[in-house]
Amino acid sequence: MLREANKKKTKELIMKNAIQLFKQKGYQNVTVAEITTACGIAKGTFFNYFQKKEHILLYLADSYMELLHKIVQRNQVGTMKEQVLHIFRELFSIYFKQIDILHPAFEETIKSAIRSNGASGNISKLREAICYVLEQGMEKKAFRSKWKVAECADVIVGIFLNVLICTPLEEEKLMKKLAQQLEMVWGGFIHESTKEIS
Amino acid sequence: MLREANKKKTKELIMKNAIQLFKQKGYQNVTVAEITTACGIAKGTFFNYFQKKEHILLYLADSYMELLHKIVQRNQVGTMKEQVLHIFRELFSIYFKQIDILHPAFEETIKSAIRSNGASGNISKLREAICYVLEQGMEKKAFRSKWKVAECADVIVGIFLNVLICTPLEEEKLMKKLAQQLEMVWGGFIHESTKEIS
DNA sequence: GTCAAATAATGACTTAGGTCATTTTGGTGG
DNA sequence: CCACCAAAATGACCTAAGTCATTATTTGAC
Repeated sequence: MLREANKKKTKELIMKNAIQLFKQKGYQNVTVAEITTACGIAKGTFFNYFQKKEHILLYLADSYMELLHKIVQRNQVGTMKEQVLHIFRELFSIYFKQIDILHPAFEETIKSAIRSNGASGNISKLREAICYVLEQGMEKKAFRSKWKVAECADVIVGIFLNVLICTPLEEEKLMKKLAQQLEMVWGGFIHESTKEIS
Repeated sequence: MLREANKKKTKELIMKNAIQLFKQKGYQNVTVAEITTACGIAKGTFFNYFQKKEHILLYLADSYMELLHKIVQRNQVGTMKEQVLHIFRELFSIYFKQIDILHPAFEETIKSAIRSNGASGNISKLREAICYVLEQGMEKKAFRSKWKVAECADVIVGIFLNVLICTPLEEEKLMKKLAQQLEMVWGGFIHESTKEIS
């Protein structure tokens, strides 16, 4: 099937040139026409491969999220907290290497999550990865909780989103915040001696 | 100052007509030209008041967030958890009344938070409101925690964001999820009998 | 009231994303 | 090798956001 091969080649060609241009000029300053010219194809062809200009970012983010499986598999030592943190650390190290591209990609990822209500896309992949890690932990008796793993994963994803959305993008700061907030939810807010009053 | 008054009137005129059109046809299907025609002004005038079409959504979300102060003040009974939940319930009841408008507005709110790294905008207002509530609680000894209130507020905002981003938009489901996740972070993930192993 | 400076309104114009009818190309059967 | 069909490429075209030089309005000073 020559056709299939060509399609794959063209898609990769578009991705390659697009990423290069995004790195040079920033996502917002690159037009679809520029990308296609760089590829030596017609503008319309771009839209045979990506419905919207932004979809190229989702596709990119997707390809990085594929790495999650490897990250999760490779990393099965330490406490649950450490394992979760490790996943985030690995994600960030990818993120920060290409921050000029992945920052707009993050925006698109969230937009897409909102539109699908988190039912699909990268954020749900992240949630699933965390679920998997926690489940492994429960099986190995390294983690026990009165809550379902899916519910714990939800809270952890929330922490991740909030930190990414609301923290200046410096790797160390992000990791510190994440580590602390994980610590907080692991042990809970309430100080032992507290008595809630009505 | 006639000039000031006119500006205010024009801005309100634009908002009023824009909201009405958004309700009728949905944000995406309303053009700036339509809005200005409805207002009886020139298209260019719109951009004297809002830098981009989307900014009208931010302004709208902003005006709703102003209500936070009232909500927080009016509601100083119950446990901290209940008070926080109450804030969310009030926000949602506003949100759901105008969901077709506020959904795109929420997207813009997040985008803007990402760009300012959470330093300004509606999400930081929400965080501050929660901080305020928790601080009140600490003063009244209704809430004690080994964590700083700002850190607790961060986690709570994370829960809020994740739930709004990733849950199908039904008021009851959202509130249930929020209530549960607040419960979780209040008490912590870990079951007493758990021992973390290395 | 008149004039000049500051501010606001205007709409023709530019730009870029996205569409689609048409053309070209790859694949298949005779 | 040709004929034919399905799928992919094409680029003229359309639409809508956003710009900006020009025009109109408000204001304050005299």
